[in-house]
Amino acid sequence: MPYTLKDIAEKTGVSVSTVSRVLHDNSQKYKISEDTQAKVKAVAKSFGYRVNALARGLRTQKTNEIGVIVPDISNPFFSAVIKSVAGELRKKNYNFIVYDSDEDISIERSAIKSLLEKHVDGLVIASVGQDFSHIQKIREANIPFVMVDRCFDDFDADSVSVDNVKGALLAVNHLIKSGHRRIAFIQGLPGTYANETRLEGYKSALTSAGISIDENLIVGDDFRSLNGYLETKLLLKLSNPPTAIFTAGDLIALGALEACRENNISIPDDLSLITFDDPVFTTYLSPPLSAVEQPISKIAEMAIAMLYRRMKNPNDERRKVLLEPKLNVRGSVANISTLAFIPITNNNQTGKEQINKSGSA
Amino acid sequence: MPYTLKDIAEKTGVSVSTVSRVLHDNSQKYKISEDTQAKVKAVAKSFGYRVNALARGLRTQKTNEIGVIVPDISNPFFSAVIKSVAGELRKKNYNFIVYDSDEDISIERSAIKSLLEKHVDGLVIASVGQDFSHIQKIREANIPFVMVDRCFDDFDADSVSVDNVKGALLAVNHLIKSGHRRIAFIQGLPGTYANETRLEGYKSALTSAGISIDENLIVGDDFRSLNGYLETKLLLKLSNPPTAIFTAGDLIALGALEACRENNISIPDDLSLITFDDPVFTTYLSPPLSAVEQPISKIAEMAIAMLYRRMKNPNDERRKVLLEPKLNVRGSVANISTLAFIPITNNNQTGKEQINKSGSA
DNA sequence: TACTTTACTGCAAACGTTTGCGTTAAATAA
DNA sequence: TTATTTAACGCAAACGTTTGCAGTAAAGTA
Repeated sequence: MPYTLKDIAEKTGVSVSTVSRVLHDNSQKYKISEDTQAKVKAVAKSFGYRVNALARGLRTQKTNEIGVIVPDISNPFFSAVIKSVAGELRKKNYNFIVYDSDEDISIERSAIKSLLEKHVDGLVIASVGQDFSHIQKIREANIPFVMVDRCFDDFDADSVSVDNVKGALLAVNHLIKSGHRRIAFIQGLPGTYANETRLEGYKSALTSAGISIDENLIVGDDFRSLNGYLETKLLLKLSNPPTAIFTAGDLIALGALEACRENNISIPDDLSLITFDDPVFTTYLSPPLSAVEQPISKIAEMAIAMLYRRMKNPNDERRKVLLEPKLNVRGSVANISTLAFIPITNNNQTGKEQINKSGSA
Repeated sequence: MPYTLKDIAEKTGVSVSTVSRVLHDNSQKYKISEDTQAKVKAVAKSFGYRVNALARGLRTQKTNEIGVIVPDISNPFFSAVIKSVAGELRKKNYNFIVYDSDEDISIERSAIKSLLEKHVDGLVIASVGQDFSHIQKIREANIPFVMVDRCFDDFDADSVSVDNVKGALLAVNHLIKSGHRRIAFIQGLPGTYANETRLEGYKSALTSAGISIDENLIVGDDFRSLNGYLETKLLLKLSNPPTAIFTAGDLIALGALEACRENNISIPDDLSLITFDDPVFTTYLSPPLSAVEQPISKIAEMAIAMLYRRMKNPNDERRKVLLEPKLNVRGSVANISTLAFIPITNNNQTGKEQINKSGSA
């Protein structure tokens, strides 16, 4: 039973329309007198009037809300994306609604359903799956959307992500230059865009270096830390174990670290480790983790910018944008090219090959 | 221009009411014949009908949505809380809308305004501020809410948080037992519930141990990592620096670690460190960080449970619930009680004093 | 036969806005 | 004076639902 325009109208003796116009900045367009404006505003204030967004949305067919769906809100990468998106949207006076699909496509499906029912004005999606039939529905519903981080090669949609292939190339090439030849890759969820592209970069780096691909060194099946933990344990059991591991995501790397710690494997002395993603705490790890950094705030800004264009011009050509990754060389990769044992401190010499190309492609 | 009940009604030749009843499980109550049911459902499916949540909410005065407001979505603690809350709500078929107030009370204020305008059915708030006038408005609007993590002593509201005083006591007592007497406290945002209660625990631990409180050792002013970094640098400059630091939150601890690394201060040999909060990566830090863990999923479950009770019984007595913290002793605190230098491995002896009382109070 | 129940469906109001159009009275123009 | 503009506001429809209340025809009961 909040106060409504009608209540204010009755109290002030003007019509509902007039109250509406006063309260929502159409006073000059409809030339409402200063007198009534003051009267209406006073009553509205004393009533603590708040517009009913449902009624307004119903009438105007516009909600001023953007829906955001991510696979895992507790993943530092996605929470950083959300944070940036939130900032961008706030600037433009949009609200947003976040859904966590929990890496589950059926939850993602129902999240999309909910958001469409709510009639959001736009959608930002980091999709979990290999299947995009539910994404199609968004297009059919005629609501603008943009995909981030995870997109589909064979689905024509606005999307923005880091250049995963290049990122993986940077990481694996760094390992190769440091003398590694047996390099394992712990995957994320197979079939997802992020995973397949990173895998592609991994393979491509190896083959260009003339290293044959050993399928036994490509393991794992999701982006969580437990996956990294288990697969690392298994890799260490191999008769001919890898000298380096490249993990597809930060949580996987954490799991790998845990496994190493438990097995008394010292990084980088016994095993080198490098990972995709570069959350805030990598530098505090022991040792600081070498990692491929994604330009998170650029991704968010670009996503919102593209969403805006799409909202303005629904029929523009659709674009897939790739942003440049950056390799941060720290202390978790040993140079084994010349000697078996090299003091850790020497490692910093490789710091000079740090690559820093930021900017968009 | 999505399809509406009216479209379906026209296509099938029945009334809008009938369509509504068929499509939303009131068929048996209104005894709709199997025939019409089938007909309506078929057409609805072929149209890809989706209910308009705005219209429904307007009509029923119920949105099935819960609003959630946190100060910083990228803080691992809060993203974990959100994740748990999301799971709980999903079980009960509620949707939820997250807002990030960015530790800014004016954003928090406008978030509350938005959520009230949207007519959410309930609210979960981790408030940033010292002021609760805007929270009062939620009560005036008569919508159920519960405060988590950060609540107000002098504001009677449902709330659930960890027992901060006890948590701080656990941490500081552990330091004291390890022989420390000069113990610094790097605060979070002064005036907030979390900070003041942790400060209280800190002081209380010192005084019970007969250690006088040195105001020079109580520093800092927010929960971010930069704060920890700066204050640690300053503490190290003191003519009589502390032997141990207790930080009010995980990000502060990260900042402290960074400062120590830069100054070549070895933890725990040169300085002991212990912190409130225990995010997933503490165990991978160098050294693994001793920390006070909050029962995050219990907090979330309890919050939602309380919210439910409040929604059922709006006039129940209000409760403030405190959950038990847990001290996780790891490797970042040195025992200096007997000797100046003790091998790190000895430290694990203190492991037996690990306290693990879970459950609610 | 007459009356009551039952199965099934429709009418229409209501939720709180926004907005095109119309209306009135005063001001201005011719 | 009359015609036209302008300032200020109200009417009423529309957005898409839900739901209490009627209403009708058939079936059951006495």
